[in-house]
Amino acid sequence: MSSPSRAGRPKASSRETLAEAACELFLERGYDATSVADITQRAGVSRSSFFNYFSSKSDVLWSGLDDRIGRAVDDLVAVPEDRQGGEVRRILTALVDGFAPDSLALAMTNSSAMGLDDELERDAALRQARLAAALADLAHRSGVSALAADIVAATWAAAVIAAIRAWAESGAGRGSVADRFVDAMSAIGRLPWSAPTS
Amino acid sequence: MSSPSRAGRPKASSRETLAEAACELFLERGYDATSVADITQRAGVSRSSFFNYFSSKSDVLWSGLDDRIGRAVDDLVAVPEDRQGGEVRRILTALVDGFAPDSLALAMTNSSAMGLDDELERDAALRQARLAAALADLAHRSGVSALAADIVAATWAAAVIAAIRAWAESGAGRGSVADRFVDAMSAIGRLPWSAPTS
DNA sequence: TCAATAGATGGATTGCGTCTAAGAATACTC
DNA sequence: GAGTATTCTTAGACGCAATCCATCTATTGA
Repeated sequence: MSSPSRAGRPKASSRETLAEAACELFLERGYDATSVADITQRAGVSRSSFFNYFSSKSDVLWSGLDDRIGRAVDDLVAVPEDRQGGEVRRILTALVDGFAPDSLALAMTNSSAMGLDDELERDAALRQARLAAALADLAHRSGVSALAADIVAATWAAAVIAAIRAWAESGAGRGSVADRFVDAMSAIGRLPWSAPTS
Repeated sequence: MSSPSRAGRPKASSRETLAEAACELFLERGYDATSVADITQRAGVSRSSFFNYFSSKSDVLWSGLDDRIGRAVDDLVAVPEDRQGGEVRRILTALVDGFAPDSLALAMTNSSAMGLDDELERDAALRQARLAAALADLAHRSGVSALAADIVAATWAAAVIAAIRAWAESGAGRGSVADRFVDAMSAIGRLPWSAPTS
């Protein structure tokens, strides 16, 4: 990305150092009981520096996924209106492909120990919504009504997030997120969509 | 609910008074630029009292929907596993039936003026997720896999939120939220679910 | 008159996230 | 080497949301 030796003061603390300290504390005391000051103190840096690496406390857990969602959103807005069929699947597959977030998986599997159940649910919903918004915009540009676009986009976005959750809860060892996403996509075709209607 | 004249000091400020003051200020200065202190000052009460009526600043806009979602969640957990087909539709229809949230509709139609675009998206996602969690739990109890349950639940929850959004954006005058929800439910049956798969 | 109840209030506290001015460590140039 | 631009760190202050508590005020009913 950047030259190994550029001008200026070298970075003293890395994202990894901070994330590691944060996860330790989350496990020890729980998420809410851990302040940003606690994290930076353990990492040996000042509180101010934390926000040079993460935009918020929860970002420690979610930055990996946020980067991937950001790229997917960029890709989605660039899709031409007439060719969204295969493109969406390709972009979402690229999103999950090779994804293995240490911090997030740790948090998901230890969510109750970290007192994170509510927090994770909340934060996951935000990511799902961000992805869904981009998907809905694409569907809407393709001529789908706003109402239908919101709904179908929510389904696809949920497939991504549900795949990550299923992967994390299965131990994060067996299979990849991409495998789970394939399961999710095939599940969409088999679901009883008429159930609530009947 | 409570007797019209019970013991104790009567309420000096109502939710409506506070909500009205809040919406005025949101329109004048924007949501972020309006502090809770500003709202209570205009309403003529102390800042402390605000949290006797609303649990948070955004709750001013969402308390109406939150109440309805809360009731729907209660109903959903009480549904027996073997009879979820018609029950889900009934409960979700009851959720939207007669819903006409002044504050929320105002905020949605004036979201850009209030500087609320991001905020509304965020908050709507949280409500959608709360509803989706209850729906997924029910589906899961009925034998659907966790992965598939998350996905189908997200679709139904999105139908509710999308119906509200569509209703608000159409001027909030023509038709009811329930009408839009009927549209949403029928849209689910007509959507090209195989699109991302092909 | 006197409790009991329900609400209102001021004030303190915690913690997040933002911002700014100052300082420290590095590379590049002469 | 001396100076300079660049990049990062840091201390400190700020505004605000939200919680908590002790105290005060208004009402009902005995």
